[in-house]
Amino acid sequence: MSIERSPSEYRQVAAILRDRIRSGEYPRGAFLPKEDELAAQLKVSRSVVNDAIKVLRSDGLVHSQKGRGTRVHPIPVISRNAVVRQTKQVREGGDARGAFDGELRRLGLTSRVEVTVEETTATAGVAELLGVEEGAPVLARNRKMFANDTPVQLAISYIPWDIAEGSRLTEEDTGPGGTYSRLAELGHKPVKFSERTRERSPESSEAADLSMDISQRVFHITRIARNTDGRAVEVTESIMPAYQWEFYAEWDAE
Amino acid sequence: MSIERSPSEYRQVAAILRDRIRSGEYPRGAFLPKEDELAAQLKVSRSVVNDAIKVLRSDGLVHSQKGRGTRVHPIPVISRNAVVRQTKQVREGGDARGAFDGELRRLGLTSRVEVTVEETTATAGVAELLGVEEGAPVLARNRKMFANDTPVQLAISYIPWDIAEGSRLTEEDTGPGGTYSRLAELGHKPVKFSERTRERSPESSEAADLSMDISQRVFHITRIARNTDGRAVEVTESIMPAYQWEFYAEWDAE
DNA sequence: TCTTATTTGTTCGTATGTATT
DNA sequence: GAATACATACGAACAAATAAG
Repeated sequence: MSIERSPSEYRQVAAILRDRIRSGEYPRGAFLPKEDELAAQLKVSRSVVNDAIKVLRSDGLVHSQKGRGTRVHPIPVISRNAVVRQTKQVREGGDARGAFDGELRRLGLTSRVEVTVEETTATAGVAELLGVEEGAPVLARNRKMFANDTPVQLAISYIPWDIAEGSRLTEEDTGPGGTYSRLAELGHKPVKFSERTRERSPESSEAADLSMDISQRVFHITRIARNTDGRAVEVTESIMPAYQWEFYAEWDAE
Repeated sequence: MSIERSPSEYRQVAAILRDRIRSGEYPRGAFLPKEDELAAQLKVSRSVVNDAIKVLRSDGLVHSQKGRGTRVHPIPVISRNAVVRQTKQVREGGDARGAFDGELRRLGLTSRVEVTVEETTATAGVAELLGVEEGAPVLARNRKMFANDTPVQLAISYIPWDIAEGSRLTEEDTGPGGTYSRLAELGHKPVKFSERTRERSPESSEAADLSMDISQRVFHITRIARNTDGRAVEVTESIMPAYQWEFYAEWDAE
C-alpha cells in the first residue's frame, strides 16, 4: 500500500481509492473519509488527495460536494440497447419511456420522468436540423429522467409548430403510443431515422441538471425523425453522463 | 478579455484559449504560447494556465509534450458510420479496413494501418467472451490505425486457435475479403454480431500507443462475431480517443 | 434567521522532477 | 551538458457550500 515512484502519486492514490470502492470497503452511496484523513493515512498532501479524487470524479465513481464530503456514486452503469430502442420506439413513442423504464428495471432501479412542454422559437442549430427558418415557432418537449431519484438523462424534442399545434403533443402526457403515434395520426408518421452520438464536456446548466461535475463528460445524441416525404418531424437531443451509460447492439449479417 | 469571478479562473482561461483555437488564431498543429507567456498575458499564475490546458487536453483540443510545448490537435473528428460498417464488414472483412479508409478519405486524410499477428493464450476476459477456457490458445491480430500519421484507433481481434491454425488468418495480410471471408472458407462464416460500447479512462499503455493524455477518455468497443452454431469465432476490442470520433447511424422504421 | 464549524474547491508561490531540444 | 518547458508535489490561504446549533 506504500506510495512508489513512476506513476504519479495522485494516480496511485486514485488507484488505491478505486480498489477500495471496487472491493466494497466504500460501498455505493457511502462517504469517503475526508481529504485530510486520507492525506494523513496515505502520507501525502491534501492537494494530492484532491487531485486523486478529481480523477475518480471524472470516472463517475464518486461525487463531491463542498461542505459535505465525497461519496461513492449510487447508480450502476445503465445499458442502452440500440436495437430494442429502434423497434420499441415505433411502438411506444418517441420519448422511448418504455425502453428507458425497461433498462432500469433490469438493474433493479426505479425510473421517473419529469416532463415540461412549451412553445418556443427555433435556435439556429435546431432550425437547421428541422429544416425550418431560424426563429420559426416550434414545440419543445423537455424531459428529465431519473434512476432512483438520481438524474441520468436529459432530452429535448422539437416538433414544428404547424404540426404540433392543437394536438395532444402540446400536453405533458401524449397518450398511448406516445409522440410517434400522435405524429402518425397527424399524417406525419416517422419512417426514417438518423442519429449522431458524440462525447463532450457538459454545459454548466447540463452539469447542474445532471448533478455532475464540469470535469466529467456527457454523451450527446441527436436524433432526427422524418416522415415519408423526408421532412424532419421531430428532432431530439439527449444528454447523459458518459460514465453512467453504455451502448449495446445486436444484428445479423445482411 | 479580463478574468472575472464566478466560473473559476482556470475555466475562464480554458474558454479564452478554446475561442482562440476555434477562431483560428491558433491553427491546427500550431504551438500555443508557452505557459509562462500565457500567464503573464492573462495575469494569472502559471498553475492556472496549466490547469486550463488540462481542460483543453481532456477535450482533445490540444496535445502537450514535456520539453516541447502544447500544440493544437491536428486531426478533425472522424465519423464512424454504424450501418455502412455493418454491411461493409461482411463484404470487406472483419478489420473493416475499407470502412476506416472511407471515413478518413471523406475528411481528406490519409489512412495507414500497422498489423502484427501472434499466437497467445486467452486472458480471463477474452476467454469468457470467446467461450473458451482461460489460457486456451488464440490467435491475436493486432492493429494500429493512423490518420495522417496520428494514431486514432487500436484494435485487437482474437480468434480461437483451432479455427485459425494453419490458415491465412495467421498472416499479416488476410487477403481479399479479409478475416470474415477466411472464416467463411473455414466453415465459420460470421452471421451474428453483438457490440458493446463504453467510455472510460485509457490504460497507460493505450494512452502511450494513441499518444494521448491519461486525463483524456477512450471509447472501448467490444464486438463478438458468431457462426451459425452460435459459437464465437472472433472477438474484437477497439480502443479510440473519445474526442476523435463520433458515431452516426441511419435506419428505417421496418 | 443568524452564526459557527466543517469540508471541499480554487489559487498561489515555490521547489523539484523529467522529457525534449 | 545546458537550457527549455511541461508535470507534479507541497503548504498555505481563502472561498463557497453545507450542516448543526
